[in-house]
Amino acid sequence: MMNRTFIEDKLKEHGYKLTNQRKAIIDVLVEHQGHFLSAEEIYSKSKDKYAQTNFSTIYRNLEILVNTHIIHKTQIKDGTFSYELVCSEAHHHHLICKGCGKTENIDFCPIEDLQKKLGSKNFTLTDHKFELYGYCQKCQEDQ
Amino acid sequence: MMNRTFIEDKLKEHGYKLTNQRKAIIDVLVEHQGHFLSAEEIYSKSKDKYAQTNFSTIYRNLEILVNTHIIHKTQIKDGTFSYELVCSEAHHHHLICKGCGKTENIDFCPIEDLQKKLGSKNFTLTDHKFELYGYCQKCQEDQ
DNA sequence: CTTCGTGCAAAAAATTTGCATCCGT
DNA sequence: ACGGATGCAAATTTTTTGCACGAAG
Repeated sequence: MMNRTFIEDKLKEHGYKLTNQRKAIIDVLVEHQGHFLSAEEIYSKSKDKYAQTNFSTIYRNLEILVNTHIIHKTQIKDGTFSYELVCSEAHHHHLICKGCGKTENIDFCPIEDLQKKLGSKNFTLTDHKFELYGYCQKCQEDQ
Repeated sequence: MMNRTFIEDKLKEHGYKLTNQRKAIIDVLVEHQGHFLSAEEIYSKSKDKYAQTNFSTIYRNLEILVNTHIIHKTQIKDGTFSYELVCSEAHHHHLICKGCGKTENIDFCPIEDLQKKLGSKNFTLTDHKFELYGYCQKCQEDQ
């Protein structure tokens, strides 16, 4: 699930063409399932697969992938966005180390509990963000 | 709690001077407790109080206020940061309407539940973000 | 009077856009 | 062949920085 072929088909359904640049980007995202990548990282890793790839192409495609709900966009480090495949595994959230920036997945999700409490509110939830910041063992020792 | 005087004293403790620009910024933040403001909004509202205020001054002071834990910085809309007084009321999170951008406070916080489950992990939590996106009643009707 | 803060203008960093050309289908 | 996709360079947007001057304690 959420492998190359699945994503490529999904793009085709939406009328997008399969260019080499696009395939490279998808490959990179699939190979890093469950981890956030910055546009910068996606750019350089895509170039390794298909040298002729431009930064604007990366951004344009990331936007398409967000709009077709193939990837998720969030902001983990200050000032840049990070991207990750949707449902790459089960739905999960992240522990984010403020020292080294490493992220770790956690499968706890508070959203059902919340929905119980929210019940009556006239608000349709579509999306949520739950991110945990702190220091991993190594970074804490270094302090 | 978290009124002008409290904040000003806290800044003085840290050796910061009380300039008119700084007072204007603090006033703006206090008057909008419980709501996120962008740097842009803080800038223009501060100028209403004290005309001689510059954008770099805003950013420099917001950074100081973040470092002294007087305000919180997060990213609600794409591409810009939003700021809000810490503990302006009790600790809370937000419902954020993707239509009109309005935010609503909710007092549910999943962090204790999480800590139970996390227990054994070698990770020291310092901070967390829990943000809920969707559409408020009005924006949903408009669709 | 000393140190910290500010304004200004310019730089940086991240992302977006216009346009001519190229490539998938 | 057509329409979407790309590369390039330039523009935008948001935030940061250097430096000389001004104001707070």
